[in-house]
Amino acid sequence: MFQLKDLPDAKILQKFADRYPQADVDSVIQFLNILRISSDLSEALDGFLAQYKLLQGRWWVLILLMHENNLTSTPSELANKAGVSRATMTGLIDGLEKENLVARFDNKTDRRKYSIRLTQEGQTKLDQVMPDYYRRVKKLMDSIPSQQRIILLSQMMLLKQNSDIFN
Amino acid sequence: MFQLKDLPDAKILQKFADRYPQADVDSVIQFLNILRISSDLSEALDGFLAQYKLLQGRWWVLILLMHENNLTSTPSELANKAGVSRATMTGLIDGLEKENLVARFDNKTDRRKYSIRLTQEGQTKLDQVMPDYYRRVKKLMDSIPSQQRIILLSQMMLLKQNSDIFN
DNA sequence: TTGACTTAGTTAGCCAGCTAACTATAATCA
DNA sequence: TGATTATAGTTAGCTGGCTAACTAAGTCAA
Repeated sequence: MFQLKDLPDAKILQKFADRYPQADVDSVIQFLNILRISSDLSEALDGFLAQYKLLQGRWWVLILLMHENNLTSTPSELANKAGVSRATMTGLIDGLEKENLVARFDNKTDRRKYSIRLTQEGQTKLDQVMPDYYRRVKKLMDSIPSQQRIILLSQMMLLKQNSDIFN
Repeated sequence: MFQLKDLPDAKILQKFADRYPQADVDSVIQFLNILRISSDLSEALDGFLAQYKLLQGRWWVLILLMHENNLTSTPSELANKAGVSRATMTGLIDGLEKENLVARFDNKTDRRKYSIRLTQEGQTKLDQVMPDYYRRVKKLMDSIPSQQRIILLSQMMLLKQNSDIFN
């Protein structure tokens, strides 16, 4: 929902502020813009991956598998590392398996588990997308001077540390 | 998928950099962290709204309706303002209608349309959540000094302006 | 006025997140 | 050993994004 085309402008926020005097218009605008711009960036990344017929969720799984020395992991492990539920990971793996980018193998030491391995096709896909991805991320981030990027990060970290304000 | 629990650390990124020499480790870490932290903030907002039995998507629709002078709009108009497809808006309105937070009315001048109106219950819900929401957003944003917040925003805007790098 | 086009809304089906409930298997402890 | 508990994976059903295809209704131009 943070594809909000038009964030509420100051005028409408003022109307809300009349009913809700707690409202600090500036902070709300800044907060919404941060979420909105990040959502835009994520959407741009989606579009980029789509050029390679990849989706963000599945792409991460491929990357996580490439992290492994033998290109192999298990659904739970991948779910943990990706920070998604095991149920979600089942779906992601199903999709990747259909496209032959990963393969399932029985795990002989623990029959509850499956091994998930990056296929040659999966590796080839990564070899196609990653150089282009890195090139573009660098170009994007270079639009902010290096020192300011560090400050930007530290300010975002500040927000993260205070995100328990919503609890 | 940007709930990534552990962003790839410098060591793993270095492994990737060996295979993909285009990789600029710093820029990738910064890029991923921005997306990740925003995702965390959005999740925190979700959790906050859940305390009021609201979901982000539906909550925005209520707010958009309250923007209207007569608390009334149409699905297409709401879809445009929220930046989602008409199909998605149908689903959001269905959910809100089930909870009696909005109501559908026939539109007499154009029989293709429906009027969607914020109910008294919907207004009451907003009156419960919004003061708390504004209070917390202010508290969150106040964790960054006012001047730096402006810089933060302008840097995010810079990224947004350059997001076509992914096209 | 009629035919073509446009617009409004819904439905179906895909992707990706979630929780809850389930089965199978492994581990632990009494 | 046997019962309990924990873990792995899947499934079902919810939310909320999307596109494509469809119906109904309005618009407009020949």
